[in-house]
Amino acid sequence: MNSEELLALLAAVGHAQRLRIVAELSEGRMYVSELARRLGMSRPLLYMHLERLEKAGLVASNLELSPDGKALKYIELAPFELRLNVDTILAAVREDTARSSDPGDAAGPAERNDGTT
Amino acid sequence: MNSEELLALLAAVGHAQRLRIVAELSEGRMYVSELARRLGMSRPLLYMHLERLEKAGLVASNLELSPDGKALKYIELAPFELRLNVDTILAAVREDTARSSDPGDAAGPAERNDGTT
DNA sequence: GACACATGTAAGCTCAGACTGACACATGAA
DNA sequence: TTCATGTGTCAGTCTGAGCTTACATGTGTC
Repeated sequence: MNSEELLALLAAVGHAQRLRIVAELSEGRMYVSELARRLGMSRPLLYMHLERLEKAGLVASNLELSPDGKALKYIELAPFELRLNVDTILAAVREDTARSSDPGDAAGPAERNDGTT
Repeated sequence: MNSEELLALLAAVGHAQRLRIVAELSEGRMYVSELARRLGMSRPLLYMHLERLEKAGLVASNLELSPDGKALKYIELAPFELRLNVDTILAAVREDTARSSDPGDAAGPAERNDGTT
């Protein structure tokens, strides 16, 4: 995970409304309007937050049809786990600099696959 | 940890420059001007970021005198560890709502879907 | 005194993110 | 046909974080 991905994740979670969204969704999947009602927030705003959460991979959406025939967009929480400490950050930043400014690693073949730190 | 503290921590870390600051400081303590030089960022800007990091408890500062007699403000990384997942977020949000809207735990534990893993 | 190097802060600009209000469109029920 | 309830998106406003430039102040050295 490079710093860009790490930042996307942190930015996605790092907002009061989005914390509430995640907390609300922890009770189970629900569709957008229902979620907006529960949280007391406008749909356009909720859409924006959901978009961020979805881009970061924290939620998944699925469009379904209710028995009434109405289209309902169900939002579901995706499991995630990030251990946030100095090592995680250091690894992310190192991954950037290795790619952008110092691609030729002096010692040995530059296998980007190994990772495993 | 309530959501405010959680957000402060996430916001503190959730910025590219601050990730770089943390990464740089992982090599050891150093004073502000030196750090600014290494990161290629202006001191006022670095001050702002350091202030955020310090408020979140991620770094600590200490004003010292060099052998020359110059005042040097040394910045040191504070150890931290946060497991970021649904449970952490849920706990933080619950702590808020419990304090603000539902101080008295009414009618028993009311654990809907604890699933304590 | 002039210079280099350090801390510390204030004023002001810019811009992305957060948010609101209003639209278009579809469906089932009255 | 009208209403209620969905989805989906756009235009526009506004606030605050991020950033720069510029200061004031202190020290040791030339």
